[in-house]
Amino acid sequence: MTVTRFAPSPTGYMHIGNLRTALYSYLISKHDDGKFILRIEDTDRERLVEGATDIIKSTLAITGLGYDEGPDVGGDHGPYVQSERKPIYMEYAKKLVDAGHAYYCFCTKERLEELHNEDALGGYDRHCRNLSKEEIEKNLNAGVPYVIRQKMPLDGVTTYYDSVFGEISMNNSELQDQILMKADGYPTYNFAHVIDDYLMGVTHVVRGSEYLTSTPKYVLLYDAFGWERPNYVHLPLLMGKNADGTVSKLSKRHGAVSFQDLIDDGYLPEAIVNYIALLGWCPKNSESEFFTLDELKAVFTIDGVSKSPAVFDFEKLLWFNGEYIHKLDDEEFKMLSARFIKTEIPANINRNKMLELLKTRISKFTELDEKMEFFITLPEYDTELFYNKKNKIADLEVVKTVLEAAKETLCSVNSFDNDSLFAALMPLSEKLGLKTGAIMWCIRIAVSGMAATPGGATEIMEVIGKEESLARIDKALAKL
RNA sequence: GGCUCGUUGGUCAAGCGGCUAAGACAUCAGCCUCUCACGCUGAAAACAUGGGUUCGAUUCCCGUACGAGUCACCA
Repeated sequence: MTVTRFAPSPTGYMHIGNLRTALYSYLISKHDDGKFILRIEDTDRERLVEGATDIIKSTLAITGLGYDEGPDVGGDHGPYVQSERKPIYMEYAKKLVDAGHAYYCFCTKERLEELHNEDALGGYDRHCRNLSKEEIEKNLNAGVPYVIRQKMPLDGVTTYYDSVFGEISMNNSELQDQILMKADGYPTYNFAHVIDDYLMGVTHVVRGSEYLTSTPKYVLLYDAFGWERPNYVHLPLLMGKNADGTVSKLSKRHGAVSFQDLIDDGYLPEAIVNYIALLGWCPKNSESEFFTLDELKAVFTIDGVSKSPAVFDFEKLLWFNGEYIHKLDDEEFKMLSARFIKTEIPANINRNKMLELLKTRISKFTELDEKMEFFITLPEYDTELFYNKKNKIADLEVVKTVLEAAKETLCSVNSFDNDSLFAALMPLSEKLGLKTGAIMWCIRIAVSGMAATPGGATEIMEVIGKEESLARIDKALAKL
């Protein structure tokens, strides 16, 4: 059975690249009806951020990435929070020491810093690699702080196979004797994730490609324990475009890059998921780019994952979001809008009708307030606006005639809905010898004060009501 | 700097030795229309580079350039 996991550190917000890793990891297991595990990697006690785990959980819940095992869900391989598994790691580390694959290191931080100063990229000099048994015992008994390091082979080559990148080989001489257990008794990521992945039965390790070159060290750990290596699936990085045109790893300076930022900015979770699914992965022979999570489960395969980094394109996300919003049914749209509309809406406004007009004309919910403004207050505008080449309106006297006739007609219209209004106004066209477009243009400008509006003249009047419509026409007349 | 990986239009990308090199976003033009949006139609726009291999390379190999990642008691 395919078992994957998402193993974030609770160090802050849910980065969009992280979410994509979670998505792919989820999809890989679910494509095979496998299991998806959530594991919290909180071994760095200094970087812990309170509430971060809740953000992770709620993001997975909102996006629909349900996990079969994890904290608060349980499972046969718990606990699923690394800090609660602390004793396990030391036990395995000692096994490694006994087997000669790891060793105690008593070097002080100061000494390591000095090493660093001499050669910034040199790494550890393996000073404690060959301490005598007696010396180790002595230090241990004296309570000298220690770490446990992995004993790397000094020569040879380590090779592993990655499902996306293929065969990766590293000279063992490149590998540092990395720290497995820290002085505070907690394991490092390098050690903990290997132990946990093995113990939890993870078959596919899915993570960002920043781990591509450290994986040989992990593979060596599996080998040392005599465990079967998992499948590795390294994902291409997500990049952001910088102001100067260059790209770099997607980060805060590229804008809203946490899931919560995007939600707050008016994006729909479905649209976000759909878009990031396509960033670094492409379906085999598919004509559509639209996928629900269930559809993704069905079509997602590792061989569609790309090797090259992908630039996060807010424009395209915005387009996706617009498409998702337009497809919402009216009730849903109204509900979701309510969360974003900050403007007080006066009684004369037909809220439902207004939202209907806006729905197909926004790409994200935060555009709502600005776009609805003119319904509520007539903007200041210049009579210049009435001129219109296409409708051959080059004379304000014509506008005046139209508005006066419209006013008269509108006074006697009782049901101010789009169809009635349109029916009532149509005859003016013949009466005044003008095209419908010309009539409506004049009215729309008068009633909106804007060159471009969501909806036409009659729709706008339906939204703002009879009294306000007539008042706005009067105001226009006064300008002419 | 060493090591590892990558490189198809502005962006996401298909392609897996022979094609007029798909498609989507963005851009531009036209149509539709009560303005806008939607929709429809069309346009412009790409195989980083030099060598091989081959009858034939975007596709395979090597070099170069460029980019990214990594070299922590962070993950």
